[in-house]
Amino acid sequence: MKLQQLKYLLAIADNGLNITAAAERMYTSQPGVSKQLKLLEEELGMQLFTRKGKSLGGITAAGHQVIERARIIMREADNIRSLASDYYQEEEGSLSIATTHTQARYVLPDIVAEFRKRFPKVGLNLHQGTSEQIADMVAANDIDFAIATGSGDLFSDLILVPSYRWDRSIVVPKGHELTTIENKLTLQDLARFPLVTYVFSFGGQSSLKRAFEDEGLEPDVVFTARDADVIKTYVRMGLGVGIVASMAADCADRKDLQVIDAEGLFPRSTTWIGYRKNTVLRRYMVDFIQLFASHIGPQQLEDIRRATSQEDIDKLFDASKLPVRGGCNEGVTQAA
Amino acid sequence: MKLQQLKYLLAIADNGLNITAAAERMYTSQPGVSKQLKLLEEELGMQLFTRKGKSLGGITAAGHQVIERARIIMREADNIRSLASDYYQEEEGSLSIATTHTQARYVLPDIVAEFRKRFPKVGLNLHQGTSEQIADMVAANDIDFAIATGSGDLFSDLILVPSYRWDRSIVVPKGHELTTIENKLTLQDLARFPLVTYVFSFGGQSSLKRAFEDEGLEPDVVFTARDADVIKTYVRMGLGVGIVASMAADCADRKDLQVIDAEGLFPRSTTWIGYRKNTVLRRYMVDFIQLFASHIGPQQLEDIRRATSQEDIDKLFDASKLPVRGGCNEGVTQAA
DNA sequence: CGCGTTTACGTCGTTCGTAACGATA
DNA sequence: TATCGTTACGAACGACGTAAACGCG
Repeated sequence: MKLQQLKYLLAIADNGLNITAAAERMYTSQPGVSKQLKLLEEELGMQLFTRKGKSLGGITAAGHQVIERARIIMREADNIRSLASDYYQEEEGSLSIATTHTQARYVLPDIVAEFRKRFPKVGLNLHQGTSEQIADMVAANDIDFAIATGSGDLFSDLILVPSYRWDRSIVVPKGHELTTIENKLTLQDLARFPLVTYVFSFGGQSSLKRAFEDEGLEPDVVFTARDADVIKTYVRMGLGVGIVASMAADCADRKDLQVIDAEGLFPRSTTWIGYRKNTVLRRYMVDFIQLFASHIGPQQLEDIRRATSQEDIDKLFDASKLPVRGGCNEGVTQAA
Repeated sequence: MKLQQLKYLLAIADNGLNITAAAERMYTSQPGVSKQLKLLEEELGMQLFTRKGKSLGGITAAGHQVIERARIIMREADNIRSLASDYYQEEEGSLSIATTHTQARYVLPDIVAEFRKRFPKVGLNLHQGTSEQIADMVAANDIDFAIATGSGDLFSDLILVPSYRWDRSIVVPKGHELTTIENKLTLQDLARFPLVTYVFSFGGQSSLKRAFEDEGLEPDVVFTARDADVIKTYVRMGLGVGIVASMAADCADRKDLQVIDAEGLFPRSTTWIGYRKNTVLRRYMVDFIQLFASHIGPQQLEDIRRATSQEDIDKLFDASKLPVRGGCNEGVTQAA
């Protein structure tokens, strides 16, 4: 059994049981991969794949088990390489991050800029997608960090580090009726208007909807979008009142939009950064986490490393002590 | 990085940093091992060992981390091989068991006999030792199963499967004063005599001593031994009253000793069988567990596999439902 | 006949063991 | 000088790539 054989095995399994595709992905010849698979099966004395004629038809029951173990082996081999690169003080490498629009557009730019300054030689890959797409990317093993908000149900094999909390902001065209309300803005006020807001990922927070329902209100959501820019566009068109993450209400918008801080109207959301369990974090990865989750220090990461379950980790972080991230601080109308 | 290099690395680490010894253990030449270590260090770009002149002086901090990962890799590689052998319906292999005297002498013989009948081609290695010695053998990785009684503190990296419970028996020379007591035997009765019993492993059950103390009694232990045979020998000599595991009071002893069942006098002890976490159990290993712990079926093992902590496992087994193992059933005087 | 896999074979790099050398206590 | 590790070198092995054959739709 060779590491290379296990690598090929995984490549085949991850490329639709197509040996040719696997070979291309490994930058090697197809017969080589084919032969190594055969040698591995020979050595183990078992079929790892079922054959349809000459092609591979499926994975045998035992094959699944072997693949599972092989993944662990390759992961630990990667970990050893990470340890080595880090030890050698190398600050080269790559960092692939999958995240949602809000983070990519409004939160990460500053962080990425700082990160690039510190680690100019680290190649950064940002991938934007919905929670489901992020989960797929995580499953495909192409991702170092996933950043998202809300439930971690889709990400059971990641360590989720709660990073910051945020509130929502109401955006309306300048001079909108809502801006004339003198008292604290209420959900009742909001419910009188057509609303434009996010389409939430499956399984994600209907926390917004629930907030209305808890007060016996039926919000009139006339449009949902995946990102705040689209929402703001429609708000500008007068389609309705926008509800966006506060981070998305940036100063540039204040020219033609009025932003009302909705802190307290809706429950706060928590955004986390997640990485695969049992992986060694390169030094620059640790730095990135600290940039993103400013309350995390070496001690916290050590505590996380020791934790045995996600619940343990959540317990480590008193939600009320997480940093709260807002948007632009100029010209915000306070709801409270 | 090759599996072989990692294997050599571990061999060096496990042989006192002596490359020559490691090479012998691996049945290969010393220069080969030396070279592979060098190649590995070269590839990783780091020193895994500190050098004292030409000899290896110690393991670097990073080296420890790499070794830890390498162990995982080798363990999973072994697991893959186990899966394969099992899949191929091979019933060859070897099974190394470390256990205490009581188990080896009184409990395992029947089980081993049955096991050998079922799996004549599996090589059996039994190693007897104290709890500490067993823990050492476990740490040295030479052992498939550890069998012992009481606290699992020494065995934190094993899965401990509670297997059966047992009571103690009192052994005295025939016609001893204790045998003339008509009522149920009490601790008070026992405390009147000099006692001969086990020397308990460090951290192990002083449950016997505690039983006396709980009644405000100070037992007069005149002799402690590591095994029941020695105890019985001294009982025969009239040195005192023996307290042994009921399994150790076998029929052959009844010729010249009187055995009094002490069920209820002392708390029941639980004996477990343990195997290393994250290891695949060969089919014959599963069978052995089932022979030893008769209440364990495939479903139980599946439940155990799924459990994430030892507490989870302990919860799976209602102690009151574990089988109770006694000794010889002929001519036992009931204490109750 | 196209797609994908296996077989065949020549080349090249790697591993291994023996033997000789070097360093350390 | 005994012990242990490294260097040197030739033989054997194994991996890889090209080319060709095979099987299946």
